[in-house]
Amino acid sequence: MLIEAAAEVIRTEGYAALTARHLAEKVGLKRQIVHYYFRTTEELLVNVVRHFGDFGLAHWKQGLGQDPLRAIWEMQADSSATTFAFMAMASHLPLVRAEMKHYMGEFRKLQTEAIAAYLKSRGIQSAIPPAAIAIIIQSVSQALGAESAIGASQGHEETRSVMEAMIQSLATKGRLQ
Amino acid sequence: MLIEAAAEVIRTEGYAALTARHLAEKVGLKRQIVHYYFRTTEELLVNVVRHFGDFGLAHWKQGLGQDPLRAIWEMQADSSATTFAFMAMASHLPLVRAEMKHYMGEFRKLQTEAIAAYLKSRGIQSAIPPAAIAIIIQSVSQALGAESAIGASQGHEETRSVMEAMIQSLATKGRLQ
DNA sequence: GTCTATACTTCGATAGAC
DNA sequence: GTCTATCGAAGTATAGAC
Repeated sequence: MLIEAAAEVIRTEGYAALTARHLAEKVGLKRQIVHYYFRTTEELLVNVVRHFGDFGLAHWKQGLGQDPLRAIWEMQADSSATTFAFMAMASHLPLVRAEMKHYMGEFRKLQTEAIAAYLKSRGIQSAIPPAAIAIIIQSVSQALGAESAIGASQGHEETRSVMEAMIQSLATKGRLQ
Repeated sequence: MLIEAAAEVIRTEGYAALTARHLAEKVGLKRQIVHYYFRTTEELLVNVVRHFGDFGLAHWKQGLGQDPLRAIWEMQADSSATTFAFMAMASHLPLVRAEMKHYMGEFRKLQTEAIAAYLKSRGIQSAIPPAAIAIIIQSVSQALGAESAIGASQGHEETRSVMEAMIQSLATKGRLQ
């Protein structure tokens, strides 16, 4: 319950707002309870990352199967926001960074393998390495999400069109265009 | 001096670490001095964004001229980190968000115009709208930077190769490949 | 497992001397 | 413009009762 609430706070208010007091309020308990379960705040954060990392891995494991290119491209906005917030934390908290590095590696591995299998199953010889495909699609998807979150969506429509054409092209011809 | 120091703190330690105390320490003064110049912390943050926004705009204005595609692609790591940290702040602080939205719009406009002019000067009819080119190149560049910052660089080499080929292709043929 | 009580630190912000 | 002094609020964390 604490972990779920913590992730919610991080995603919606930023990790600067994640304090024992605020968190306990969310679950209707006293703030000391946080220290009962997690001695320090960083320990809590590490567990939050682990929880969502494991959840995300399980989720991707089945979600990537059908059409990994689209699955990465259409990553849910709140997943994207959570990842963004976690990255921001990871930049400054060593223990969180180590966890994020681990999960990012696993995600990328899953994505890469799924794309490779997908292309192979369609009999496509791709000119672009699967890992690069994963990174490019995910990068643009997340950037659009992050910009939208602050209300800046200049050029987004055109970009979406280009990316969808690119995905279509990759899925049928194995190259960008 | 305070604004410069504040940006430094935000970039290297995260905006959660930006307190009057910490900031004053950096410039060798007492913490109350921060409130003398900026009544509230958010007011300080807004000014930090404005300072770097204006600086960035001036910088891009001349930096984009020669070869805007490469200029966006090779955005300095610390500029990228600053932007990332500012975006994280903007997600949760309304006044900062408004500023970031403004500057993002201006940046994008500059980039788009520079790319359009660049392609035109080379006599290239681009199949991809300049705004989409800007977004895609910048998205991947920043994502690679963010991932590198936490030590995850799986697939980065391949991605760099693909992107450089893509940039080359856009600059010579106006399409992705 | 959750509470009360407590200690100590740090934070934002203001008032007023120089 | 920078300092000292001060406030109340919020932060982390621990100890101990139930």
